[in-house]
Amino acid sequence: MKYSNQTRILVAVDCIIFGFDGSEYKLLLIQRGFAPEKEKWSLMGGFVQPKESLDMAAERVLNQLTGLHNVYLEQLQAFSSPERDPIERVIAVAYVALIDINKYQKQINDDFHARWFPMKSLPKLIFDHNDMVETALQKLRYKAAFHPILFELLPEKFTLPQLQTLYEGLYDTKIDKRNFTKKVLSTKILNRQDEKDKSSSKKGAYYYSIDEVAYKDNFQNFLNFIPKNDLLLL
Amino acid sequence: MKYSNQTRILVAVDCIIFGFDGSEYKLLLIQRGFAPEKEKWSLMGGFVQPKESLDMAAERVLNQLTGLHNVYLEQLQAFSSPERDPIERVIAVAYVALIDINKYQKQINDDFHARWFPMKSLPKLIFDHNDMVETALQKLRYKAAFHPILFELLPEKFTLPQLQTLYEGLYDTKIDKRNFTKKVLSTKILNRQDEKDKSSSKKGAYYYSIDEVAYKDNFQNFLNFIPKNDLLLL
DNA sequence: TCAAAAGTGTTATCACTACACCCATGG
DNA sequence: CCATGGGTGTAGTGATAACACTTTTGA
Repeated sequence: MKYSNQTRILVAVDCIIFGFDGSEYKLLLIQRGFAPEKEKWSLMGGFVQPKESLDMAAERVLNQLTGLHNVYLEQLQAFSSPERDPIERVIAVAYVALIDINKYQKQINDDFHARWFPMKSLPKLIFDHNDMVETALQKLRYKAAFHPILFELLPEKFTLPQLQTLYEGLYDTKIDKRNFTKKVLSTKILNRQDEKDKSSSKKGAYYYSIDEVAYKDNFQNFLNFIPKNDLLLL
Repeated sequence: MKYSNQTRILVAVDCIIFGFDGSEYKLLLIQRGFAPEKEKWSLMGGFVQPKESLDMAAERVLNQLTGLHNVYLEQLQAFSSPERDPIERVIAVAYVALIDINKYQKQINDDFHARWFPMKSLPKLIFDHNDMVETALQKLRYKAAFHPILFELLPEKFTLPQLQTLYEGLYDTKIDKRNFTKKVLSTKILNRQDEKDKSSSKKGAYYYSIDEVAYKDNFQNFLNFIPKNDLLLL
């Protein structure tokens, strides 16, 4: 039995994949391999299959491109303008992924001609993908202010200066080093390692890792890193 | 031209319609008029038509039920489990609406047998509608802490005690009257009227209305009313 | 030995919390 | 005249913001 006299619609997922290379935010894009807009830059996407949920579809698509499993992946919102795809109506549900840029190996899937673009110089994307990216960035700014999600962009061990650059990059602002350290460490979310990273200074910066227990306890109740003056909320 | 070899899927919108009657939060539900689950309580919903966006579909559905236009209406998220509807696969995009409960006139559309239920005693709903409501409530708690959206539940003129009850109801907490007044008035979002509401006290409480300009300026940057101890974030 | 980045503490200001009495009025 | 709900101020505490010097070490 089916619902009668109703129009069925193509549904796709599109993944906005953010990375951070130590100094700036990047977005993973592909060169679309089929018409329309063949060869144009695009978000990685795919049609939802009959027996999969949107979450499953997004995971599948993300895995196809990056080879990664268990990455941070969250539904953003549905984009549904009837004319957004010129070929046929497609409702797209956008997903945001945060990945450690170093885990992405170019050779994993080169069919898509994927490339990381700096957020500050994105190409024009097909359809409404630029809007999706803009919406995703706003949501990331909003959410990261209160939830410790930016750690997803870093390797397991990272230094405080790296973390600070991450926050400063997202809000395009400068944070006082002493205040930043105090705030972050007060959450008890970080464990200092004995080891130091000497790649960017002679003295070396201590590595930290996430304390999984404290992380979960604090997830709903993290610090506000948004500079008071220019809150950019969703 | 069409995309070939892809499955098209039914897409619906479902509206989570919140109201506030002066002392408690309510949800507007309908008695479903068709199979499956005929006569069971349900969110108001409808299938997306070929030439309408999801936003348009949600507005249409909301208007059909309430007769209202220009109400606060926001996309919540898509629910997409392949088995959520036993008849046929349907991807549902949930929308949250906040309406002034007094503007809803029962007679506007009685075809749906709509009824306001107190949030504290909701019936079992069809499909995954209870999950949608729970998700919507969490998001409302989260968003209302930082954005002045609860005003949408009140008439144009309202008193501070009413507003306080609204916040206390949402977070199920007691707020000190003096601190609450101070916080709200410090936003400059409210204009005091000369008129008083004497319906609930002999002295009468001043009516306030929204200062549209200050409202827009402050929308992104409102106060945090979540009690520090039990932040319930999304 | 020095350049470059990492690490650390104190003070002032602001926001939040706790708390109690007077006011206005209809009955 | 009094019971009921409405309105208001202050002091203490905790969080945030501003600010500069010392440490380490590879080149």
